[in-house]
Amino acid sequence: MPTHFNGSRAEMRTLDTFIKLTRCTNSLFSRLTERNTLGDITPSQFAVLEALYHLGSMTQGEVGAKVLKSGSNMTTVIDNLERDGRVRRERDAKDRRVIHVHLTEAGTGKVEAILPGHIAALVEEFSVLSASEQQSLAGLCKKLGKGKASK
Amino acid sequence: MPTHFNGSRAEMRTLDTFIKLTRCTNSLFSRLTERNTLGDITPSQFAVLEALYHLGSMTQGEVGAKVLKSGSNMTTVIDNLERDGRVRRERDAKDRRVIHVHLTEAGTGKVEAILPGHIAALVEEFSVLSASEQQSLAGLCKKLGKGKASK
DNA sequence: CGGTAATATTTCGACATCGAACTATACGAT
DNA sequence: ATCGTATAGTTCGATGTCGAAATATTACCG
Repeated sequence: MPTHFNGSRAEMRTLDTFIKLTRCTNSLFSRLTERNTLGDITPSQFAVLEALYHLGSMTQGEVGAKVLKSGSNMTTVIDNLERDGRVRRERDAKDRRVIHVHLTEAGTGKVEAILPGHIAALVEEFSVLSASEQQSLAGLCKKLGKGKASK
Repeated sequence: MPTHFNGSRAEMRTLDTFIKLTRCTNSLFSRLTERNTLGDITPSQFAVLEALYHLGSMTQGEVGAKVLKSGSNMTTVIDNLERDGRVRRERDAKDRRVIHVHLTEAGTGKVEAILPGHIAALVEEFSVLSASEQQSLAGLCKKLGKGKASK
């Protein structure tokens, strides 16, 4: 688009795609944030609660793997969730290194209160794309997200 | 995909697309980070430098608009860039509220040192998609990123 | 058994990020 | 000119985010 960069055709195409992908994700997320469907919890906190809700109690490390965040980050986010009474930590009896994270009743209630509106917001945002366009986007994202098997 | 959530067909499709889009972007960015093509600057700093490089000197607010970040965030990122001598702040003579941000020589050099490797990394990452797939992805992202004109 | 390696989590320091409150400056209407 | 509003940046407090180093605990190996 409007840069004074002179690259090969492939480079320009890739750059253009990358920029549009990045901007798309960014602006989609800011629009979702503006809707305020999450109430008083943060997106990160919601991601953790949702994972626990859909997949059940997990190790702290497993939660991090699910939401694609680092271990130290999990410590922080789960600290805040615990402080606010949405999750409970429980040390494993056998292997005392691991910590199991459970939703509390308040946590479960929070997810159930938020989920419908959250999904409705997503459906509305994605309604600019037809069903087949959405599937096409999903397929392309899946491919790109996986990356090259090797290296 | 694998949740015990029972929504309508449209909801499931949207959710699936949203998850794949999110994961795609996340893992793409972590792979790019792992490649370490940016050296000692952060992605946010690179975004600012690149904007200044391609579009020329801008107001601090304009930079924020380009990289889609808040004003207070721009203060922080530009503070760090200024501290490291990559950009220079200059108060406007006529309207003393505004600050113009310029690349220094070091800043320009930094961009030029980074750009080729960065682009090469992008091209390689995106090579899992054919040219037409990339264009298709770009088009879908553009549509989704823009959102509904109204509302 | 004892020592080394691996694993799970926490701590720490740096950076990013936001919104709200604040400061300084400009502008418009009277 | 002046008052009120709008605009550009900054400051502040909270949260998220990472990687490296530290801690605690378990596993493995000779």
